[in-house]
Amino acid sequence: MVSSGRKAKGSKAKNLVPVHNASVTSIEVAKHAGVSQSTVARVFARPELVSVATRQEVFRVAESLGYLPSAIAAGMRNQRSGLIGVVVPSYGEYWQGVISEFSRQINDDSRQLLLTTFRDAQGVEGAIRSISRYRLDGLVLASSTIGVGQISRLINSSMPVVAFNQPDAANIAPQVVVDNQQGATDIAMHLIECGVKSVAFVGGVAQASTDKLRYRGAVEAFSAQGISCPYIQAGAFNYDAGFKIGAMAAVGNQLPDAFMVAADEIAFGVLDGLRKRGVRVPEDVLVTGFDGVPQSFWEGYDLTTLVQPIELMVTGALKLLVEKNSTDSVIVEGQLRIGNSTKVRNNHG
Amino acid sequence: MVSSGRKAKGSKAKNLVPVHNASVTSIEVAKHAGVSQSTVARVFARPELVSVATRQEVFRVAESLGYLPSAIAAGMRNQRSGLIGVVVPSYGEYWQGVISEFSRQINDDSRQLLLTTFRDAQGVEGAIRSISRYRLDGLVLASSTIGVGQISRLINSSMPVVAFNQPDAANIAPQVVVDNQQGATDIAMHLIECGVKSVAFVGGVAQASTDKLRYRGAVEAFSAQGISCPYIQAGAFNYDAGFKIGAMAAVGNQLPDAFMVAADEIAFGVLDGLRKRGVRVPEDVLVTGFDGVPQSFWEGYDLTTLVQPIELMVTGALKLLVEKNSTDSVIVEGQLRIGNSTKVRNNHG
DNA sequence: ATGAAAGCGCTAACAG
DNA sequence: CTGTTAGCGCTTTCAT
Repeated sequence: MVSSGRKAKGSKAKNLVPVHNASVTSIEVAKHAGVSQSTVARVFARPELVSVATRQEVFRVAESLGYLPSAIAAGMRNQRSGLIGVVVPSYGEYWQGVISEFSRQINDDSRQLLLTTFRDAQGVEGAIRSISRYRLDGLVLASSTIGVGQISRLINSSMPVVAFNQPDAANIAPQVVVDNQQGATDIAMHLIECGVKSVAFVGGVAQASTDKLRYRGAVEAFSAQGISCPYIQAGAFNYDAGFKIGAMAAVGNQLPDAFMVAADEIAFGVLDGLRKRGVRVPEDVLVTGFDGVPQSFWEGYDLTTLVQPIELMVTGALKLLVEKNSTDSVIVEGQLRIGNSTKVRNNHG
Repeated sequence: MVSSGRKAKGSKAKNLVPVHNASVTSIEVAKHAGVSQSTVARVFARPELVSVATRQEVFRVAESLGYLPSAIAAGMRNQRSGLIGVVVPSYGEYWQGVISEFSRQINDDSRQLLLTTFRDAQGVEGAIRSISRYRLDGLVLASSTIGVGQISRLINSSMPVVAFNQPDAANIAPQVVVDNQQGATDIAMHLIECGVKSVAFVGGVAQASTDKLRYRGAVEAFSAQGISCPYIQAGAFNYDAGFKIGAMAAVGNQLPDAFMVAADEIAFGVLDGLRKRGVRVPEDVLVTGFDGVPQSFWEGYDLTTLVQPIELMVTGALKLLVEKNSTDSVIVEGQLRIGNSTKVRNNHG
């Protein structure tokens, strides 16, 4: 399992200059460049305040020595680290997109992402303690399963906090959410247009705030049409939980016209579970999701779903972190995406 | 799009104590506890050196003030930040698992994950510069598309670096990889046992080091059996690229017995592309993947693939970061997982 | 077992 | 435009 070793270094001497040698400080650069330490510091922090000649010389020396200013020392001095903490669940297709979007936008703003993922809500409080010691410029708490109590103690701290996709946080902290209820209504309206007469709503965990809102949006739209819409709990926001439902579920011993599922990943499981026992989608039953993860667009699923505008939501979250005074919520609209998992039913019954 | 505001605080006064107030320093705690600043510092850094009574009192005061020691100041003093940098591609099913495993193991060791994701290799060098300023305890470079040149300048820096899944780095930096060639051979042997007489290898990008090794493993196994195995380049390591291949590909105007695909995510596309035009898997053609991402196990794909032992690989990478002296590579074996995308062929031809 | 003091590398007045 | 200086909050000798 272990083998081979390192051999030759880079072939050209030029390449041997290290990208960064952390043991080189501004003092050393100053000596070599024949200027003061503060001039070196200024060259990197506020180059416009230094004459072009000096600036170039300092850059040259710094480059040759592998000097880069220490973000740790700067963070100490500035009382801000340049780090944004993001706390998200370990798994779930949805979160990968969120993480990479946060990463991109944070880096674009020349800051860095301190990421913590968690499997269950238990560890979240400790995780927050640990990362808050880094004097974060801001903290993003994601997931509808983080307790509101944990947030309320945080907002009193000196660090800006924003809740991401956690409707429960509405009156406690600044937050960014997709309009879950409206999105569910949009999907329900689409199903109504497809001509469904009975629907089963498949949720992940009934206590989750997103589940509640999505179910509420569904119920309100359907009940106005006299369509019943019982809630079935999958038990988790993942594929396996959905698969069990799809493979077994029959409401009152017969299939509903549609399964409206609270999250795409669960919906993939429902779809596969249904297909496993020979039920065709959309011929025999319609299926919808929520989130708009990449797989929704894959031919194998091609799911009707509500696409969350993640880029916009991340932008909003980072903006709320800066506008400390703002206590407003940002509620963005999702976009209905109609795939091949729904179609107008020929009501042959 | 913007609505509502924050209202009541927590209902119990007890909850109003902030988790952490960054403006409280050890000096303030010391005053309130009637001890010196260094005693407060010791209580948190080396509690065993302080009497139980003092320790408890300091903890009590600290808690009531919302004090937590600053990791930034400690990092400055200690010349180490407690941060591990991880640089990975933005997208790809495989990487989500890698990220969350790094997160878990790094946190378990009470350190923190500084994550940077990148879309194309161009930005990687700048990203590395940015994060190395945080005096990282170590840096993990992942992906077979990071240039070797970038790594070679890094290993000369003071910071421990390890390459993750980048076979090209073999003689340049400590690295952790799955045994790509052996894994490909394992898959090829399985296909041979299935009775295939012709195979098309679908790669992502021909220049990628993982592609090369996986193709080599395939070719060696197949050629020993007199089975040809042309290389088809999908052009990217993603679903869409695979879909195009699956939807169009016919080698010499007819299907091969099997598509051996270089990565699961591409394979999902190939599968869906084939199905789209009515080709059945595994009845008409066999398909295999590589990586063992979660979706491989989903019923809709149920892919024969080589599962990478990510937990083990991450453990190995973090260990290499500590053992600075070690220049060895860690090469782990993947595990063949046989799904429903392959079966023994009845050679009716 | 505790306190005093030095200093990690930077930034930002302030002075020249 | 550049140099001098005083900390940021912690850890760690070195005394006591």
